[in-house]
Amino acid sequence: MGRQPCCDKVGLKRGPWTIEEDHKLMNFILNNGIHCWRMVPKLAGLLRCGKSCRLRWINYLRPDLKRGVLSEAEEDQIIQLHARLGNRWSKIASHFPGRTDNEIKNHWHTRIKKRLKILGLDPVTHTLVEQKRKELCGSLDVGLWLNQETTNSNSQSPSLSLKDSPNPMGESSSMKEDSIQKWVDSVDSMLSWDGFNQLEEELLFLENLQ
DNA sequence: AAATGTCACAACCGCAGTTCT
DNA sequence: CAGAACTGCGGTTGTGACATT
Repeated sequence: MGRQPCCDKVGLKRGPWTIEEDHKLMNFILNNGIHCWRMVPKLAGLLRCGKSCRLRWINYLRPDLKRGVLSEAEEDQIIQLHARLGNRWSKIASHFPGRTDNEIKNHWHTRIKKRLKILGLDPVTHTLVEQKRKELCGSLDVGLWLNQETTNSNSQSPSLSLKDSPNPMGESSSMKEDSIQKWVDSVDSMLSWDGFNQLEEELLFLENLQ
């Protein structure tokens, strides 16, 4: 019943492909096309399993492959797609003709994840991590304080902490903290790569509310 | 110059969904 | 319809190249 096994794995070669193996596989597929991966290694004279041949062809030998490093624009697009699709690398790769899912997956793990971490974003959820959230709260305090400084023409020395700072607007510090927390939460819920670039606009929006 | 650490990428493994007998 | 094989996908590992100590 059923079909024959894909490969018995006995006597099959593993590890990196040699140039001769590449030539054999490429010549066979270019001359015959792909009908059944299980038969490919036998007919091409390779001691590999069909799965290995398929992977080698898709990730390395395909003539339409686009080699070379991904551009920053491509990286940004990957981040946006990842925020939408998650780890569905093949879906993400389908937006980049000539790129493979393996290539994009590798690039994500080696470069983009680091880039996001540096910016204080969680690579999985694409939201701000706690430390960055605190940093931004701190910078927001400075922004609010400087704004107050300009509106009141007051020459007091600025304070970096909202809790410790005077309150010239007559608003309780807990209320202000609450509004900041709401802002941070709203950023968390909407933040994507684009969203991070909109932080300045969010700050202006908050300032206008006062 | 040697040892060690880090990075980038190719390849393998296991699983799930699909196809075939 | 059941069960086995096939295919494709995502996670993980292995390894060579390069950088740092």
